[in-house]
Amino acid sequence: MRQNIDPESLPKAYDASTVEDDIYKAWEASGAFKPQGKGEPYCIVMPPPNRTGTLHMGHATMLAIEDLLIRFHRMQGKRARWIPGTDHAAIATQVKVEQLLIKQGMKNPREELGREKFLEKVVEFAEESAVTIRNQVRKMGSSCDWDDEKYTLDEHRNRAVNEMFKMMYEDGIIERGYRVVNWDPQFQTTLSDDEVQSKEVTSKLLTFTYDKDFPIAISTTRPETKFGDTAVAVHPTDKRYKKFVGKTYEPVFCGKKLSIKIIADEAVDPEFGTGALGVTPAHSTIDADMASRHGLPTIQVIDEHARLIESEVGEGFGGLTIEEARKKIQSTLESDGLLKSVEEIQMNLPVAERGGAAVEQLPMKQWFVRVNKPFALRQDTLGKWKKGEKATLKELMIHAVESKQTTIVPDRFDKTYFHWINNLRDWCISRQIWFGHRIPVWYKEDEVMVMEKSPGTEWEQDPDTLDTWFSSGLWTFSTLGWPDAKEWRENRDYHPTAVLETGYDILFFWVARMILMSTYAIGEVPFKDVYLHGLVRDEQGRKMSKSLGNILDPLDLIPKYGTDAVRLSLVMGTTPGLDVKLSEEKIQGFRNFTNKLWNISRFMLMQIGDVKPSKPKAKTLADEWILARLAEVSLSVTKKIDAYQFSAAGEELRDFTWGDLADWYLEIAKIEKGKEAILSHILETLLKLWHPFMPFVTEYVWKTAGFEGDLIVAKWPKTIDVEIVSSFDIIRTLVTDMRRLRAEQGIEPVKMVEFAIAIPKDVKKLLEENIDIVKVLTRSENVSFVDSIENGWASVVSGNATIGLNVAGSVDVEKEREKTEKEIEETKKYIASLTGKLKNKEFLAKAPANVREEMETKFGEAEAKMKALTDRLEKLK
RNA sequence: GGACGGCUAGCUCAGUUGGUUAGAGCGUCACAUUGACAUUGUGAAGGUCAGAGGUUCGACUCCUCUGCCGUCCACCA
Repeated sequence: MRQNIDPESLPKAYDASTVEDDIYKAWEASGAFKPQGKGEPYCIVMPPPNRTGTLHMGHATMLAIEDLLIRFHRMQGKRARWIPGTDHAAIATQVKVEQLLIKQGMKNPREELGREKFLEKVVEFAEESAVTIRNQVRKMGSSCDWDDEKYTLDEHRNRAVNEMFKMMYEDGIIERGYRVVNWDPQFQTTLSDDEVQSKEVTSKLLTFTYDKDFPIAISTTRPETKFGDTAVAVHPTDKRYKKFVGKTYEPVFCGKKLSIKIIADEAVDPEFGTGALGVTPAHSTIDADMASRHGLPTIQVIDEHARLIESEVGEGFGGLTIEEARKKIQSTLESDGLLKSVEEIQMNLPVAERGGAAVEQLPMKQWFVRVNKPFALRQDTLGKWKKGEKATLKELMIHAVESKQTTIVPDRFDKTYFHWINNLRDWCISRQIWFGHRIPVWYKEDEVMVMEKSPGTEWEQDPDTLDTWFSSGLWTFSTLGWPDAKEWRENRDYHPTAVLETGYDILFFWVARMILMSTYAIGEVPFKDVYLHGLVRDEQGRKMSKSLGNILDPLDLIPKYGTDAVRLSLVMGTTPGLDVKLSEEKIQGFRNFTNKLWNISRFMLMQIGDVKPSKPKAKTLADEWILARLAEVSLSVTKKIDAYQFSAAGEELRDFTWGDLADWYLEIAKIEKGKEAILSHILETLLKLWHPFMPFVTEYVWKTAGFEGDLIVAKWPKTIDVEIVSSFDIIRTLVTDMRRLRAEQGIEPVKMVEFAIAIPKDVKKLLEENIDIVKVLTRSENVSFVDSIENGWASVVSGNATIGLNVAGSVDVEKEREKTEKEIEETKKYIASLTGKLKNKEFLAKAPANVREEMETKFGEAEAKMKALTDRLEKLK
């Protein structure tokens, strides 16, 4: 679709806001976002943004990188498939809606509305969020296939969840059990270990005995739980308490008779407090572990509302809140003379990630995924286990990464991953919230059935839902049709997906669980690579948050600077796994670059006229140089993107575009004519190389120029290894020097034109005659280039000249002499260091040959330079 | 308590198997500018690569220790 626009009439500044939406629409309509052809599959499943509102900079980073990868691989002829989607985010969304409803005046929305009505509200909100998110993802230029969009809570994903639950239940790795779990009293639900965070608080550490007759004092910051103590534990080697171990006491603690066994356990630190620990199996996972080792009973004393249970505590304590109970116990102990000491200590209080309420540990009947239990594998797995052999989920998760079937970038996160897995406990997957996948389990008195639909009227479904990560764990293969046999077979070759690109903050939450689910269910890893990007922070390195008011919103920035600039600012100057500091200034810099590229293109189009078929032939040295550089850069950029070095790739491209092409070659092209084919070729290649980074401006120029088809599906440049014509770089030095000469010392360009024309043979002589002081370093006399120089710009004809010119004027002899002397000193030092090295026998013996050669070359250069400098100094005197 | 990361120019950061005068962008300063681009060009100044040891012919790069900043995990009841 040649647009036949006169390049001269194109606006001088690129205005992203007027073109991006149309370009996106055209791409989408053309079907370019769908996998095409028969190439190698390349699949990325988008980490689904939570349907809790809008996207932030983290999402923008994710989209920029994934789109870069997808476009890059699509242009290389692969069947690039990028599956978009959103996450219902269970608790997060429910909490959000609940808070909204409270803001609107409801006191207790769930009670007032009931399950069905409340869920309607949540679904409505989630739908609205999805619409917003889709638009934002589009705004970022994401080339994902919208017909392929998935939702973690849609009908198909629900089937996958149910199927997975059923399989795991049958294999005995999903189990219902009465165990100590994290309980959020505010939202009345269990939480996984990952949803619990810690907050540093000052707390009172009480040291006391249960009653007068009890022989051992214990310390605690949670006296209210002590009604549930069933043991006191000491370290096995602790001599102070050895005589008590094994005995059972029945002290009366604050009005309740306890039964306390004295046990010895390695987990006790004899140095802390009194060296004795009151064991509360119901309200501490550590104590619960200890209790199971010693066969101790569990007595729950705190209920789901974080109040003391009347029947299990001393008289007058029932129904008290934790705070109230704590105070009352302290005063009771004090008046009974049992309190030994009260100490203020710093400790970490577990709080809920959402809502921030203090998390209680309570024993409850919940569903768990057992990570340490061996089960018979359903298929050959990870090339290590055969079908029917036994393994644990932990073993699968470890082997996936250890065997490098999944590679984490950057690799230092391997360690973190292994550490996390090794300390992983069984995963509590049931949640007492309403929004999510309902647990597919039905009860009839003592009978339990796992199935999707009701087995009969007398059966009742488990009221709970599943942890949101249970469904997102299936994301790579549930989006590809699993468990539907036919659909899965059709999409099979997209799995394992190519790469999972996400923030390092959810390595555990999500990445590990995807590996768990995928290796378990289908025996292969979910993705070949994991690329972890850093978190986006403000310019001072702080987290972006509403309270700090330092949030940069992609939706504000895009209209202002253009999507391409925003994308570049998130990709450039970043390293995987390291946080990114972002400022508007940085984005502005890339907006400037977008404009530079626009003007480069505009200028090239003016030179070219109509775009030419891409068969460039170098006629001059400059042509050879720029084409060689272009080939070199193409190869290098390709390699770097393949190695996930996006920033380095972008920087190299920018340096080439700005530093080599715009500042040099295009200037030369103003003088040397007949470069249409080469310019056309360079523009075409350049647009392709930039396209994954800045899709909009490149596509816009592509169309404007009249290149065939759409850039989004154009073929990635061929990459070949080339040798650079280095003499051009030396000529660059020459020209730079001449320009400086002219600028600083007012020497007329006419003289330069004269000598330039006089080159090849007598260059040295002429220069010396026409300019006061000239030093010419010539390594080869075979010089034949430069036909004219205008206004300081050299035009170069041909040949493989290797000439270095160091030109100096003579306006201020004194100053020039000082400068030369200084330079001589520095060069002397340099030569000395090189000499030392070259005479060093050990260096000669041990250094590799290429290093030695390089040193010798440098030595030669340095000596020549030295000679030139001393010559110059001589003249200056 | 355990682990990980950062410390390189005024600022933001590169520096991929150790190779010898350490790079970029922004900022600063000087100069240029009828030119595709003032969203420009040329150049300059600016670094004991956090500190101390060690390995090596050679260390920003590898090892040990220390300091400061940050993150994660586990938590002592």
